[in-house]
Amino acid sequence: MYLNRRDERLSKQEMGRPPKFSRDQLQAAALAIVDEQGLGALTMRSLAARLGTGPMTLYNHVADRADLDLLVVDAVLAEVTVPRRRGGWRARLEAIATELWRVMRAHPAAVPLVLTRRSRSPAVLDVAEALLDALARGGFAGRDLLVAFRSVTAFLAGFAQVELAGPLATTAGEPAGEVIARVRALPAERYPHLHDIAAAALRSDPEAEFRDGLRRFVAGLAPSGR
Amino acid sequence: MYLNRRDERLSKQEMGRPPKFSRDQLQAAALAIVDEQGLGALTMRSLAARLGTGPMTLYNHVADRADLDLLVVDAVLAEVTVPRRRGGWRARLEAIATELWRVMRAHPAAVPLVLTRRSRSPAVLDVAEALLDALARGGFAGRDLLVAFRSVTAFLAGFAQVELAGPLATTAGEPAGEVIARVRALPAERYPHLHDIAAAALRSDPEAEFRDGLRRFVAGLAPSGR
DNA sequence: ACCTGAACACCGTTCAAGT
DNA sequence: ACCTGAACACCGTTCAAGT
Repeated sequence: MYLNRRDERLSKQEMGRPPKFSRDQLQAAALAIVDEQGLGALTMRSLAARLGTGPMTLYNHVADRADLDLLVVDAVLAEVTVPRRRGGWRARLEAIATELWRVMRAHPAAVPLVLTRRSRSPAVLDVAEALLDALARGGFAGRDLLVAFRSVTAFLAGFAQVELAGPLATTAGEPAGEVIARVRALPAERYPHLHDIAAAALRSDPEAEFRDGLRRFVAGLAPSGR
Repeated sequence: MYLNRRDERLSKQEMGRPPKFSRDQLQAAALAIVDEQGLGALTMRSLAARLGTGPMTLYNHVADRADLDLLVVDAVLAEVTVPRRRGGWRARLEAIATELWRVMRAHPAAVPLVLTRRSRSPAVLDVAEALLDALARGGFAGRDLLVAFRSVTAFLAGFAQVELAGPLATTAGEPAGEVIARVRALPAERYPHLHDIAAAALRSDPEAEFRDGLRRFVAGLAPSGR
C-alpha cells in the first residue's frame, strides 16, 4: 500500500524527471570531440566521459552509435545561416553555397560524416530548400530542378571532399609542400598533368579555387527550356 | 653448429617462403565482403576468416586497419578501364566520368570509402591523369587546370554521394517510394521545392539524371582564356 | 621472410536494477 | 521517465614464438 502510493508519487515526480542533457548539449560535446581529436575519438564512451556520466546514460538520448554520427552532422549544419534573399538567383545560389563551404571548412574532421550520413533534421532540410528556392527562381522546375539540385549539391559535397581526400589533399597536419613533393616524385612522363597541377596548387589557395570553380559552374547552369 | 647450419638453410628456403596471399587476393576478398555484407562487415577478423586464416596473418600484408580500407578503394578503382582516346575533349571527359560513375554504382557500399580514403596507387593516379589529359586537350593548364580538375572530380564524387546520402537517397533495401512518401509528409508550405523534386524523382532514373547533369556541366566548362 | 596463437585494451550494447 | 553498473561479444593490435 505505502509502496504503491510511493510508486505513484514517483511516477509523477521523480520518475518523470527532466532529461539530464539536452540535445544541444550532446551535439556540442560530440562536435567538440571531433573538432579537437578527430573522427576516431568519437565513441559512446568518450562522449559520456566528456559529459561526466556513464556510457549507458547516452542511450536515453540516442538510439545507437549511428545516431551519434547524425548528432555531429546536425551540429555542423546548424551553423549554416541561410543568407538573406537578394540579388539574382545566381548570386543567391553562390551565397548559399559559399556559406555551406565556409561551415564545412570550419569543421574539416566532420566533413566525411556530413557527406556520408543521411539526416532529415530541419537543419538539413532547410538548407536544401534554400538551394532549391534559388534554383526555382532561375526557372528550374520538376525534373529540371531535380537534376540541377543534384548537380549543385554534388559540386559542393565533392569540392569539400576533393580538398580533403583527393590526390592533392593533405593529411591532418601534413604540410602541403610535402604532398606536392610526393606528387613530383612520380614519373613525369606518365603523370605530366599531375605535375602541372601540383605546381599550381603550391601557388593557389582553396578559398579562391572554390570561388572560381563555383562561379564557372553557376554560370554554366541553365534550365533546359523544354 | 648444426643448428646454425639449419638456421642458414631456413633463411634461404623455408624462411624466405613466398607470401601466402597476393595483394589481388586480399583486394578481391575485401571487396566481396563489402559488396555482400556492407561496410560494417569488413573487419580484420572477417577478412582473415574469409581467407581461411587467423587475423594476425593479415599483418604480413597490410600495415593496419586503415590499410584495409585502401585495399577496397584500389579494388574498386582497378575496375575502371580508361576509354580509348577519341572525339573532342568534352566527349572524352564525359566518357571517363561515365565510366567512373558506372564502376562506383557497381559497388555502392564502397562509395563512402572511395570518396573518403586517400590512395596513391597507380589505379587512382591513372584515372586522375586521364581526366587531366582530357582537360588539357581542352586548353586548360596550370591553375586553370587545377580548378577545372577539382570541379570535375567534385561533381563526380558529389553525384555519387548525393545519390547515396542526399535528402532523396534510399537506405539499403528501402524502396524509393517510401523515401519520397516521407518527403511528401513534410509541411508543403515550408518545403515546396522538396515536394517538387520528390515527385520528379519518382519518375526519373539516376542514370539519366547523371547524364543530363554531366552534359550540362561539361558544356559550361571553359578555360579562363587569360 | 612470413605465419600464428594468446593476451590486452577498447568498443557498442543487453540486461537488470535503481530513482 | 530517466539513470546507471555489471557483463558480454566483438574489435584492432602487441608480443612472443614458430617455420
